[in-house]
Amino acid sequence: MLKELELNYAHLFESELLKEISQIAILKEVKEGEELIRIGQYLKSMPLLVEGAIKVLREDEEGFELLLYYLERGETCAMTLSCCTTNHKSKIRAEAETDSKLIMIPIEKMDEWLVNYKSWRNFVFNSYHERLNEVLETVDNIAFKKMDERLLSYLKRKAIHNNTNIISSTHQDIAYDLHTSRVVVSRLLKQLEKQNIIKLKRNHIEIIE
Amino acid sequence: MLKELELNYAHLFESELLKEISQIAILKEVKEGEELIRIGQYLKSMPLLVEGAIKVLREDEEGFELLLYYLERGETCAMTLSCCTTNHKSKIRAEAETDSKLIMIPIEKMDEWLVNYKSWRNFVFNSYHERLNEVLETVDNIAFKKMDERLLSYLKRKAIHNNTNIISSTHQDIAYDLHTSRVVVSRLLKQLEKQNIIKLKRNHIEIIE
DNA sequence: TTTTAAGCGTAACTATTGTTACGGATGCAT
DNA sequence: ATGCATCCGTAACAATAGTTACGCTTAAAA
Repeated sequence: MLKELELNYAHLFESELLKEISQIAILKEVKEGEELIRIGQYLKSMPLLVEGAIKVLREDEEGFELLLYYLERGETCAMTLSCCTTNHKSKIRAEAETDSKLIMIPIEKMDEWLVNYKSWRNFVFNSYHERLNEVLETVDNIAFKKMDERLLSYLKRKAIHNNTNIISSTHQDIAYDLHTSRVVVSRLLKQLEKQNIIKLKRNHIEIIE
Repeated sequence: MLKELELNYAHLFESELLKEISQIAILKEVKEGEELIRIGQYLKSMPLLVEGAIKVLREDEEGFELLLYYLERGETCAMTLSCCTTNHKSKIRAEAETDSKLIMIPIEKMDEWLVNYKSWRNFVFNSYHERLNEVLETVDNIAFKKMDERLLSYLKRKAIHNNTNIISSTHQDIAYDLHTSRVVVSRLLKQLEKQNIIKLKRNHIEIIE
């Protein structure tokens, strides 16, 4: 695990902290689609992502959902951090977007490291900053943009985080993430195809550069 | 200032920290409507609110805006914190909702206090937690609810933070905060009046209990 | 008092999004 | 190959939200 850590976090943490982490943390591997965090769950450890991508979603009482953001290697979930340190239930859902590897850090160490390692403080605050900004961008999207723009930026974001121009999703999948209906997605995708921005296939969508 | 501090933050901070704050911080008073933070501004100090209420808004490139949340006494703006510690430009706008008093803490102390005071760490993390959750509630509103619901919850929130059942806003003001048009607001307000939930007057709205 | 500007109500219309319904295409299981 | 379920395209319609336009009311300014 020390190797995984060094590969992704050496530029962020002192070697001493890296050693501490590797002594106490647990490596966790998850398959694509696997659920990592459920709404209402209490969280006891925070994840450092070393491989793959995690999608983080908001859900309302009726089970409708909305994609908030993706996590990439070298990042952690500030929401989890927030729930851990304040001992509140999770208000988001997280699942593996692709096969992923995570380093799980028990929450007890957090406070200690905050005191002892400046790099840890920086990391934690940067995480909050990044996550806040991502959520704000989500706000921008749903508040200021129309569905066609939202759809296109969704496809592009997804392409980046999956590292491919082929989006392997059904229209229904997309509709869930954007909180709209399948018919609307199909309609707007068709428009994008006519504008030569994407190509539609069964079960996947190709983004044209 | 020590008095103001003790009144609002004694239950949060050790007396030693209170003393430190009062030695270095500056008391700032703002009038209703005064702008505290502009988009793009670099921030050098973080505010502790001791009196009044601050409204925090998001703005897009075209100048459209959307209300994110209010700050109350005993709270700080995690966005500001975030921008301070990571030295990024502000991506939000803040203005006084009512006449307010703030204690401005220069950012240099932040890191030091994080190391030395557990109560400061708790305060900072609680602030992040609260602000994240407020933004998420805003996401819920715009993603999952229709304009009539949003309008009503806007009125109720505003009533709470202004501590009165009389909302002194024009329909246009409300339209800006919700990022919709004046006509839509007037239309929906009229509906609410017919349902006996509010009473409409010129320049203000009364919420019926 | 008269004038002016801001605030509000309403109608008529458009645009966007959501819903229902149905049929064809595709791929998988038997 | 046949049957079956999922996926997708499309039409028709409904609901919601945004736009334009205009006139009345009210408060403040001249």
